[in-house]
Amino acid sequence: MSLRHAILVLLQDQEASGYDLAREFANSIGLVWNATHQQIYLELGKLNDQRMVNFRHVPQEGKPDKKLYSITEEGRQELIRWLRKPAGPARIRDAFMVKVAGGELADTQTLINELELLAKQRRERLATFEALAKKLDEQGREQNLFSYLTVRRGILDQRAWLQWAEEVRQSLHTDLANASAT
Amino acid sequence: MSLRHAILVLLQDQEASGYDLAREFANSIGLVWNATHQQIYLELGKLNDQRMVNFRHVPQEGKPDKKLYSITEEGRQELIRWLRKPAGPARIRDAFMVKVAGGELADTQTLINELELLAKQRRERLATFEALAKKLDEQGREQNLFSYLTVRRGILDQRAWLQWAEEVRQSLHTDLANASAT
DNA sequence: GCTTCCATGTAATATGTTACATGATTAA
DNA sequence: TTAATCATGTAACATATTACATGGAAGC
Repeated sequence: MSLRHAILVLLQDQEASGYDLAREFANSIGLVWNATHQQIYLELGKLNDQRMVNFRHVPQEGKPDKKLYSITEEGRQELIRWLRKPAGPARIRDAFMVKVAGGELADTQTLINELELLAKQRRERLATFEALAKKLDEQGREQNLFSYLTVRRGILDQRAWLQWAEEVRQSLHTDLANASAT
Repeated sequence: MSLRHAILVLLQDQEASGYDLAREFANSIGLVWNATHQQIYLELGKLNDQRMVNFRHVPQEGKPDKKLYSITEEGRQELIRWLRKPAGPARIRDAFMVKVAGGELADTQTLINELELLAKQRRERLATFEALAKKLDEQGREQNLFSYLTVRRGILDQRAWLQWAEEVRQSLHTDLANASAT
């Protein structure tokens, strides 16, 4: 289980609310580990019970109060312990790819539409990551080495996916043309 | 939930035992969806209850008997229904990437070792996929279009990862050199 | 003698998802 | 007025992991 470790990694940089973390899981870090707010609030509760994080209440005007969590020394120790152990294999659940594999039974046009939608999302992500990489690079890579490498992974991943999507797009269009010619 | 759909996709090609499926999940299809044998046997049980698959006993000599499952017409219908619905977003749990993101607290040498291990696995996979792609290509891409596209995804994914790994390797070695120079 | 492959499963536990619940503020 | 953003949570349910269990055959 390493949702807790992903959270601890994020809290290492700065204190954050559950809501903040959920946003980060939906964006940057979400590329490598994802979690919904429900999971995050639950895990923050457990981490707090085990004194790996603590929080302070921050009342706000016009907005609901929030709890800002910070990592504790125990949390940091736990993180270091975990970092020393070999990481388990990456797990993925990519439903779209399962659809492609089962493409014979699928409607080609439906597949193309989904592909375009996903490609759009990937292009947006790519732009975000590229901007971030540029910023980190200007600030000096060495200072942000691990953030930089993480973002680079995001960039290379999006590019590879988009390149593949282009191949698929062409194949599916050819497929459509053949089908209508029949 | 689409473990069932991943299984149905695999059974579309040919009948298979739970054990066969587990192997496929560990290899080819495992790149996009993974599952352990426990999950698979459970799901096959449920699919059988719902008449989406059926099986025949195959006694073997020197080896335990096996159950060969096939997809039924109901199973095929369920698969078609699912293929029409938009796929959920891909979910990933990549512990190694979480480690990289938290790299400041990690031991650089440990990271390098893990990186090399993962790179080795990726290179092996790449070779497997490239061989498969070549074979499919020779048989005629159009005949195996969806298998071909799935394999291409595998290839591009491995290459992108390995390219990234090379960047990381160089950065980490520089990092080590700087640390020892201090 | 030890490990790996074949082949199937159950049980206990841990994780993750979906649905439900609240409520003010701001922008379209 | 409809939706989105901010912010937190609980409960029910579904899915996934880990540990346990069995046992012959083949290879080192």
